[in-house]
Amino acid sequence: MGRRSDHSREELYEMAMAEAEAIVVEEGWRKLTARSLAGRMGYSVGTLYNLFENADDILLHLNARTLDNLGKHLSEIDLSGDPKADLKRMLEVYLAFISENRNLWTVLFEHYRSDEEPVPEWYLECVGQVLALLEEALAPLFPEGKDAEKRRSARVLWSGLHGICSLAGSQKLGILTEEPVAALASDLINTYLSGLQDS
Amino acid sequence: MGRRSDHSREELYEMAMAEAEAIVVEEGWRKLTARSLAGRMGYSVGTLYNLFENADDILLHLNARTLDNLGKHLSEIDLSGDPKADLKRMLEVYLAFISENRNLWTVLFEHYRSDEEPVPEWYLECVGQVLALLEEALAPLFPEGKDAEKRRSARVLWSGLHGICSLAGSQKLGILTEEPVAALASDLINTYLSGLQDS
DNA sequence: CTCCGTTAATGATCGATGTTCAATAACCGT
DNA sequence: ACGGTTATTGAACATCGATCATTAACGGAG
Repeated sequence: MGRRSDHSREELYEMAMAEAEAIVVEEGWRKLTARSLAGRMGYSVGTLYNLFENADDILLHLNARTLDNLGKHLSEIDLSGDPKADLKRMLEVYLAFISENRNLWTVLFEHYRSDEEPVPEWYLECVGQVLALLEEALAPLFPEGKDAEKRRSARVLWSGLHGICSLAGSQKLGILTEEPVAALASDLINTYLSGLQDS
Repeated sequence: MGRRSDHSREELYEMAMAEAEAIVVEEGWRKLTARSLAGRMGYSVGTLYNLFENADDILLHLNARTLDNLGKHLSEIDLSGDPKADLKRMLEVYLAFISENRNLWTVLFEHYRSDEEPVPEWYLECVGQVLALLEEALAPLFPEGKDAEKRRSARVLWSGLHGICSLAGSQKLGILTEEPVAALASDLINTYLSGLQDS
């Protein structure tokens, strides 16, 4: 079979992302293979390799989509100006999001690309958008001009939450239920922010 | 070929771990396959599956070995009783260890088993040993009877460091050089411990 | 020593994966 | 109507984890 042009390149991309998301949600990300995805799209594997560099690339795009989605949820929060309260609210949204999208979020934790080539710029911007929201909530704690410190704190908190959810989610901390995750995350925010207010 | 008994079961296990470690150090953990490992051991793949449940199991044992190794390094530190100073010293050892064993540590970050069956008990004890060292350093900050809070703080710090090193190491934080990793980790410890001293 | 049940070791084999690329056929400007 | 361009295909290749009937060394019993 030759050229079909049933869908534009953009439509194909959207189909691929939608079906990839569906596969991950329904069956977990290990079931997301070139053949399974192409099959659900009604196209062949070759077409996939026309859209994406390789299998890693597909997961990277999917992760960017998930991050974007989280960003939308987080940006709907209107900040009160009290960093502790605002960050706790963001934590709630964050935990709710990764709970409602467990399989999609698992990809973010468990997918590492081969470190030969660097993470592309557009992906880092997706992370940056979420970090920017954190910085905004932290802003009242930092005087004008202390942007570097603010950036750093946002990254520490983001990485910390990531670590907690990653280790706890993979049962590598000796934790059984889900409640302790919230407790650990809440403690991180509480204590870290208390520490910020001192110095 | 039939039974050889050139090596006891324990010798085979030790050979497997040593060669697995060598492969990971020299070529990265994606090159650690059943065939490559069996080849270097001078045995066949079948023998490997006699020693380990599956490929995941091999990586799990290797990770336990790496954790044990880190534990040895950390336990050589004699604590001063000043939590902040002690934890900073532990951070130095920790960062030096994962820097000198980058490829082995990468397995800890990037290897997730299929979550069908739980992480075995003996592995959680390996993590527990490291966490115990953290708790010991934190002890002066907690009055007698506040063991639960101490446990929680140790886990928050461990997870936090894990998250920072994981995200930074995989270039997912928009960080270029290596220095910022130490800066972020140091900031986490500093600020979190300051927060502990308040409340 | 001989015999034979037990057990370690093998490697061909299976199914599934990512990836490639020559062949094909629809598209579109001339 | 033609032909160059381009999208699409899917068979083919290499490699992976995993299995299991086969083989042969071991070691206790007689």
